[in-house]
Amino acid sequence: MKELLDYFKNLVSISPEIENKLNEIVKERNLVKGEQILADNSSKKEHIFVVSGCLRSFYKTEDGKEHTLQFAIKNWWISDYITLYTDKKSIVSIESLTHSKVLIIDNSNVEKFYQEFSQFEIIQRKNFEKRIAALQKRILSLLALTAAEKYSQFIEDYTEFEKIIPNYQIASYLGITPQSLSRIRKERIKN
Amino acid sequence: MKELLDYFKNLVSISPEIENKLNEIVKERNLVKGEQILADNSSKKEHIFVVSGCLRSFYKTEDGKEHTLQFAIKNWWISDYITLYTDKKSIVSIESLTHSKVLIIDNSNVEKFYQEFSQFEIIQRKNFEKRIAALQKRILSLLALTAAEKYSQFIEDYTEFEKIIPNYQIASYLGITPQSLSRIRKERIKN
DNA sequence: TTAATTTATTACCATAGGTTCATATTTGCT
DNA sequence: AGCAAATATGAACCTATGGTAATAAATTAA
Repeated sequence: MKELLDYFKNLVSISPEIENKLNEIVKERNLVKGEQILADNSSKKEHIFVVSGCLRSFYKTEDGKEHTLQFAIKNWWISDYITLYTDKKSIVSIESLTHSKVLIIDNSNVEKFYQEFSQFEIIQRKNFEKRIAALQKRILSLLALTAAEKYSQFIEDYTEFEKIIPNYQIASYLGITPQSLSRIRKERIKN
Repeated sequence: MKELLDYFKNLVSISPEIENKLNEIVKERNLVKGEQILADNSSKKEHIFVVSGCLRSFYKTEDGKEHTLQFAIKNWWISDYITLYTDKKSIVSIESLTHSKVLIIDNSNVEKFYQEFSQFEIIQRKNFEKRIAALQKRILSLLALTAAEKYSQFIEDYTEFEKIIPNYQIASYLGITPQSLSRIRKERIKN
């Protein structure tokens, strides 16, 4: 909880009143490695804030292939935005890659929270702006780059992640197979 | 201008004061087919609202290949989010696919507008929520679908666009070549 | 209406990356 | 430490899609 307060305090001043309200609506949860927090086909509308550890949101196709949407570490938000913000049924799962600690806020509470403390509209709007730019950038990469280029960019942009995340999941984030990533990594060592 | 007011009035009540302010900051512009509104390497931070016609945001690689980020018709917003919301230099261009009419608002004015009329924070936040869900969905498609599947989904989701947009630009949106799209379309007719 | 230009299709070959299957290597557990 | 499970690499082959180039069709301009 303290961590989320610190996160917010970096952005806006927090009154005792707000702090109380936050305490009311935030649920703390510890996750073991591999634990799933949000299963596909659940329709829970939840915002997840990572306190420690690393989480991943992903989509599993019928034939069992996984596609990673997002990784998140300390101070990142991770959620299934399709469930949160559309009426479509969820197809996304979120799991913990390490032992992690997260804070969970139900979306209905978030909505109420906005109404009571309008300054959080601003925080969230700015948060969304950055996220939209990041998503747009990711789409550009998926459209324009080769597998090797996507990997290089990933390494550059997500240095902190590289050590924590298994390669086969990085591959699934880049939209390639683990075997292909292996080939690419081999090439990189040569050059 | 009326069109933007109508758009907003669907979401929130508009006072004469707000209407005046909007009139001040909104620039109207007519575009002919093929006209570029935002060139890559400009760093203009602008929000574009489409009144009529159709626009496209895209990225051009050094070897001249184009990758389409977004199409927008009546009542859609289109912008270069990387320029708007990060410090990175722009690599995205926006052009008109038809004769179009757009409204342009400079981002500095938008920021001021938020401050004066906080209810627009809410509108924008909700607008962003939908956009994020849509972007996440697009990433899923790019990761998980074959070229043929991506095309089918496009046709389904963007029926209105299909008639306006040339196939080679649809291809560039799907991340495939026009030739490849041609093959796919031929297959579809057979089945 | 005709010529010029842009867009779409077709065909044929090339290749990045997928598939399959086997083998290392690493990690976690007791 | 030693075994099992998870992850990574490797090699051989395959396929979806890209590249190139030529032609056809459609759109635009004159």
